Amino acid sequence: MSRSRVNIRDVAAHAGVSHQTVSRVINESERVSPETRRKVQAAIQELGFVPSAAARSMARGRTLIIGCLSPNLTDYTFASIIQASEHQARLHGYFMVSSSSPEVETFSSLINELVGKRRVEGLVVLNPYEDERHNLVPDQVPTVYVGSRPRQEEVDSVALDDVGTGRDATRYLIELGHRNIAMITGPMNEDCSQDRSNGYKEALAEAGLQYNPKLVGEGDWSATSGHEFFKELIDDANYPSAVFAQNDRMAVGVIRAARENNWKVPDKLSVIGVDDMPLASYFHPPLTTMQQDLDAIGRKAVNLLISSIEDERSCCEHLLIPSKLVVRKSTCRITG
Amino acid sequence: MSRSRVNIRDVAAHAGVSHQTVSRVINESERVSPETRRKVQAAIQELGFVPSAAARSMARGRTLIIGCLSPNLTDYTFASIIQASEHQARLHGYFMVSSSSPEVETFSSLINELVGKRRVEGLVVLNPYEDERHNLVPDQVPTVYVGSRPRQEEVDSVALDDVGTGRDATRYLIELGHRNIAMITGPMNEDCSQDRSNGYKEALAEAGLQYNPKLVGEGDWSATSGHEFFKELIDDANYPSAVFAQNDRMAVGVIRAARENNWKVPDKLSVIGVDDMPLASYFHPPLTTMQQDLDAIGRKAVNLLISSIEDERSCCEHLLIPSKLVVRKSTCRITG
DNA sequence: ATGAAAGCGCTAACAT
DNA sequence: ATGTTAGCGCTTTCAT
Repeated sequence: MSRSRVNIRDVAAHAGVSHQTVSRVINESERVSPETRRKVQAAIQELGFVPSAAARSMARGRTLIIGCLSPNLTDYTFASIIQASEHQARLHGYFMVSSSSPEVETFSSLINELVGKRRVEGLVVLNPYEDERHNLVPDQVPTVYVGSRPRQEEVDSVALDDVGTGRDATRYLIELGHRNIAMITGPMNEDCSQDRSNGYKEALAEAGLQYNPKLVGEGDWSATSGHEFFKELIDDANYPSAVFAQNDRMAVGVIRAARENNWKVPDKLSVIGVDDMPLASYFHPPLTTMQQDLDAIGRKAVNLLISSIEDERSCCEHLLIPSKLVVRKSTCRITG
Repeated sequence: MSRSRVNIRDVAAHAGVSHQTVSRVINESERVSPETRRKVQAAIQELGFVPSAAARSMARGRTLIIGCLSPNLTDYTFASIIQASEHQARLHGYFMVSSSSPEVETFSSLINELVGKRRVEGLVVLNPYEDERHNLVPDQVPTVYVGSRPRQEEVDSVALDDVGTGRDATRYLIELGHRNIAMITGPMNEDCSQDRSNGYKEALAEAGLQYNPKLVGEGDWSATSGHEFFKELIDDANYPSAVFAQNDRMAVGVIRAARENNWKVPDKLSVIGVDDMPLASYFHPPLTTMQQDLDAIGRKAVNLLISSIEDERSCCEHLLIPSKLVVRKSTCRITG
């Protein structure tokens, strides 16, 4: 252990073979006699040899790293997808560099570094349509979009079945007897907000209910925006008996606004969210919500990505992951 | 763009210089005449040359990647520290591979891959004392422990000032007039649980209050464990008027148990948590808590790590980050 | 089944 | 200030 590090030639010398044979052994090539293999493996053990990833990347032109670009790493939905992706990547022998890029400039410089310098072999991009970032993704590099509806571009994608989610949430409220159902959406430039809204409209239509724009507002996913939305709505004469909030945080905001106005939830107002965020069952009342399978989303995104890296599969699968209604206490059958 | 990729020699040929000169230009070496530099840069532009990170790693023996090992990527505290670390790393020109290792076996294989194959130049390890994982960290590699009290090992560390946090939380309850103060801890094998407990005891002692083991229970950070803890406690004749929960999730569990028993919070029971998790202000009642500066923790951890990678600084700084009391509605002055 | 030679794309050491 | 020569540690031909 005097010099910097034992390399493949040290092992070769120690085992009395060529460095090439050592390479064959560590790469589990067939063409090595059991005898030689044994000798080499012994030498590897004795010297504590571990091949250098950089040298291997250099020689093979492959880094075994994928990049994951997300607006942030802290939102529960992002973090869960990232965790599942990372785990799945590792099962396939890849590492994952996850970076947050709240702004498009950050995103751009990340693309330059990761793709330009060939640090990564592929990209998982969360919320590509949040802003103009999708335009910055080079189309030579294998990529999967997560959380977006397929658009003109030819990129694999995985997303929650947002239309289905909006429809099922709204249907559920309708089944409970609600007729006046408000909705607070996410930012309408995001696909999922549009699709959840579309699902809401579908459910309304199939029940023969009128879509009423006055009952619909745009939020920004924050609890505060849910709170504001409902504070304004409450003054309206034709107030709703139920709210479909496009995520749990806004649902919580709505509930707070209702309580501040002495509306009991769910007795006077039913509220349903989307996500099933941590502690959703610990709010007051425990939240009824459409649960996302974030693990499946992350897992499938990476499977898609790796298959496109390794199999040269021709482009464009679009996966939709269904959500699941979780009934708790923030909704109930309409009374009176 | 016919062949695989333009390299430094292509650029050299195009600019009519040696590849070495190109190397000097892209490495911003001084020793290039403005004239030559300009020519080379033009060639780089024209050919769209971007240096390969792998080749550079190979030649320099540096990957500019650091690893971050965390029990998971989804807990709000971990995710926030990871996000801050990753951001800070990037400011220094490093990328970060963040991996979740719920089990020690996963941790072990990650160490082999990341450190053994020299993929990373250093390690940020979150919760190293959660189990035996700290024994698996090789001491040749620059490492920072996050969320642990310095022990025998000589490793840099950054952590919340857990003693101070426990003390301040308890002091605050005492100032409000509470005398019977219960506590639910995290798992007692974790340093931070021990230290927060020590802070609690200190505050009790300085107020001349008796430490009562019957009022103390061990949780696992989950809301459920807080709930269970308080359900049992409630039967006790000598019940408390306040609870110090060592994190917000357990605090929320305690509050639920109290409400189920028709104890009003904060009127009959004050509850304080630690973290200031997302939506802490949206629970019922809004949570009083000791807010962690998770950004500072992540940032300082990476600064420490990079200084130890680059400056060959001799080991062992131990940073403590203070927490901040955030008063909301789950605590109040004792009545009667 | 094994070895020799060449090269991956860059940087570093040593010329000039 | 620039070019030449060697590697970095591995994989990949191509021989044998």
